[in-house]
Amino acid sequence: MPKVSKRSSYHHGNLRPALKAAALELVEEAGIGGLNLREAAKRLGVSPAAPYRHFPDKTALLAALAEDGFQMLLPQLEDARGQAGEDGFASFVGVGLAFVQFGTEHPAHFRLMYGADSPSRATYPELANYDLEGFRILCDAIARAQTQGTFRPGNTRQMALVSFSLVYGAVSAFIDGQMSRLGFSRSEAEEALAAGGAYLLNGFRAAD
Amino acid sequence: MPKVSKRSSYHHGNLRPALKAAALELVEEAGIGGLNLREAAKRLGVSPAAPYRHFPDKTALLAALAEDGFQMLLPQLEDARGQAGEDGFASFVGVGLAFVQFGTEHPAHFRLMYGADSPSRATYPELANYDLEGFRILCDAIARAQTQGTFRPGNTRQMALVSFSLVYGAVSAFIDGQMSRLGFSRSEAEEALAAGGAYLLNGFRAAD
DNA sequence: TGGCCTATGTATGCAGCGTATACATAGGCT
DNA sequence: AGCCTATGTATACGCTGCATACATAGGCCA
Repeated sequence: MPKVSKRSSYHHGNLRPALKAAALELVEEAGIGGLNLREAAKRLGVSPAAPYRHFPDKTALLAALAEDGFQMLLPQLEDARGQAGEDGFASFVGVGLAFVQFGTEHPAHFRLMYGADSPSRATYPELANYDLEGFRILCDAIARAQTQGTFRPGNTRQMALVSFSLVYGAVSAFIDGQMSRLGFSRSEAEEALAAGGAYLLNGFRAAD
Repeated sequence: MPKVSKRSSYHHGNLRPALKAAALELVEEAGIGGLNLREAAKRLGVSPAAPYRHFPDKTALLAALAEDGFQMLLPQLEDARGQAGEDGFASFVGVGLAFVQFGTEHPAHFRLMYGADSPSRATYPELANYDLEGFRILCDAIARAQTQGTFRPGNTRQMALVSFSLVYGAVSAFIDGQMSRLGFSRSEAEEALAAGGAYLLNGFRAAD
């Protein structure tokens, strides 16, 4: 088995990760639909059929990228929660902000993880666990804020789903281009979300 | 110019709307990426090149569908606002609910109107007006609620953008399949959004 | 040390797709 | 009646995903 070599000839030596990187670039340039394996292979100087030695099909490559994305995101969410210490409200806000930050910084990964064209969970069951894990982190933060009396009582999962919708919508609007279609620059949109979001979140606070 | 005829032979007689309908079906079945003109033509019994007499390319067909979507949605938003009478808060809620209802009932149109693969506004400038028009309806409802003292004062556009993110995220989560990936059935998700959304919106209320 | 095994590449080809071009038809107008 | 134009068809090209058969080279064992 060849180690990481600089393409002596014939064998690339590091094709699988190189393919993922090239594919990610293509997705960033042209969207999920814009990815094509032949172009990725060409950029790496290998034949059009070479990718099929490492991925059974195109979707498998996308699924691998989605998994990479989750493995980047979930620790960031955990970190955000951890840095807030015991404070449930701060954890909640931190997790939400970390989610939005990840989405805007890694739009290609985000779409592959959550978008309509994300690989089917029926075909790639490992992705399903990541979905649930992220939501669990969010639920935990809300539950803690409720226990601490910062958040009003109420069905935690319901509150988490609404919170998720908010941050998911924000990221989607950014990367779908809807923010700019509405006339918001990146920084204007961030400012608006911070200001308006701060108002909205008061609706979750305990009454007293 | 032939009127609406039942395909005597050769000429279809009604191909343009028939193509839109067939294309919409395909998008509903397989997503925007799953649409292909040859299949649409085959279903209508015409040759693969026939669609090009009515649309310069595939994207033009998608843009026409997106425009149809806006022409369905915007009156519904206006209606929702109108049915709430002068009450700004009720208008706001009504507009939001109408938006979510439209998105879940017409996912294919919704994606074509708002998704990442929506036709470029640079190529189809008429779509840009629809974007802004919908947002204006939302802003108006918020502004009225502020004038009436139901909503707190604050930057209306910012509050509208956060509101938009919430409903956009809810619709996107539905039609991207994220709701079901998180273990929510359609009705459970609707219930959660109604309950959690009602909490959240209190954050927009005036303080007194 | 030499030869085989397997991982990883290449060559080639097929089918499906968007789409361009040239040709066919039919219905309305002069 | 006959021409014009809108709207269809026939055909072909290039690009794409992917399957199959072949090539190469590095590691392992005799």
